[in-house]
Amino acid sequence: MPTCWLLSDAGLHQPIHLPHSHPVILGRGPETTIKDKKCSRQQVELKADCNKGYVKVKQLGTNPTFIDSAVVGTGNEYKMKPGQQLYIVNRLYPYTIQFKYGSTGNHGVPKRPRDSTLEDRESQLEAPKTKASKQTEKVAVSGSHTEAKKTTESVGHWSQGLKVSMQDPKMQVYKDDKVVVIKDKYPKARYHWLVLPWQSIPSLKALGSEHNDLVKHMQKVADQMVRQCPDASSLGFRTGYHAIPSMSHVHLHVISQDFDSPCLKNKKHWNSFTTDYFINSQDVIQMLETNGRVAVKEGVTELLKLPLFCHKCHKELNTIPALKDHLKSHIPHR
DNA sequence: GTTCTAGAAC
DNA sequence: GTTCTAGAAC
Repeated sequence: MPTCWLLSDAGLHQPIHLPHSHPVILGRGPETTIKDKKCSRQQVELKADCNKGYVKVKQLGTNPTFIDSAVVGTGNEYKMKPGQQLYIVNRLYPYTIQFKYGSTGNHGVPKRPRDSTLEDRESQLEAPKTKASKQTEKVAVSGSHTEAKKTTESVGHWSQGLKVSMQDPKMQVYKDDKVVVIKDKYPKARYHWLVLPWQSIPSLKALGSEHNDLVKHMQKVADQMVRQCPDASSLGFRTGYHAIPSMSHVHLHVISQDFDSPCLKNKKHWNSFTTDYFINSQDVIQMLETNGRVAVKEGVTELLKLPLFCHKCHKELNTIPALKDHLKSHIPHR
C-alpha cells in the first residue's frame, strides 16, 4: 500500500504524512505555519484512502475551503485526487496530495500479519467438503506457486461463493432448466432463499431486455417458494435484489419479514433489507421492461448507514440488540 | 459475504 | 468495568 503525503505548494513546510484511514485535522497552527485569523485551528479534516488513491476532505471551519475552484462548505466532504489543488481557506494556502510507493528495498512496508495457509483458505470456501471444491484446490496447488495462488483466489474468493453453492446438490432446494434455489448460508430471517439463474450474470448492471423472461421466471419461482412455506401468511415475505450485492452472480432474495436470525448482526444487514437498497423484484422486472436496464440510484450505499428503523412500525432503535429485541414484539405467536 | 478486534459508547 | 460498532483482513 502506498503512503499519502500532503504537499504545501507554497513551500510553507515539509510534506505532512496522511496515514491511511486516519483523519488528520489541519488549520491555523504551527504544523501548517498558517497564522491567518480567517483560518480555523480545525479548518479541515483529511482522511487518506491509500488503496483507492484519494483523500477525503471535510471542511470543519466556517470560512470556505476549496478544492480547485469548488467550495467544500462547512460539514461537507469531498474526495480529492492527485492533481487537484486544495486551498485550506479562501483560495489561499495551496496544497496537493501525492501517493508514494515504497522503494524496492521495501523499508517500512508493513507485511501481512500471517500467511494464510491452504487450510485457512479451504475453511473459507463456501462448501469445503464437496468433491468439486477439493478438486479445484488440488489442481491449484499442483501448478507453480504464484499460479496456484491466482487460481485459488479467483475461484475460492468469498465473493464467488454463490457460484460454488448453487452447483452443490446438497444446497439446492429447487431447480429447473433456468434457475436454481438455495438456502442463504447466513439467513437473515427464519426463511431466506436465493434464486439464481444458471446463466452467469454478474450483477444487476449486466441485465438487459434479453433477460426479461428470465427475471420474470425467477420471480415466479420465488412466489412458488413463498407459497410452499407454511408460515408465509403469518410472517410475510419480500422478494428483491440488493442494489449493490457483495456476492457475484445475480441472486433474488426471498426472505420472510420476521428478521429473526442470529446471522442478522449489524446495521448493514438490517438496512440492506429494509431500505431502498432492497429493490423489489417487481420493480426490476418493470425497469427492465420499460428501460431495458436496471437503474441503481446513486448514493444507495449511504442508505446502509441510516439509523435503525423498525420495518413494521418505523420506531427508531439505537442499537442492533435493541432492534432485535423490538422485532420480537411484531412476531405473531400461536 | 464473515470474522476479528480496537476503541467508542455506555 | 461491559457492550457495541465499524473498519480491516480474509
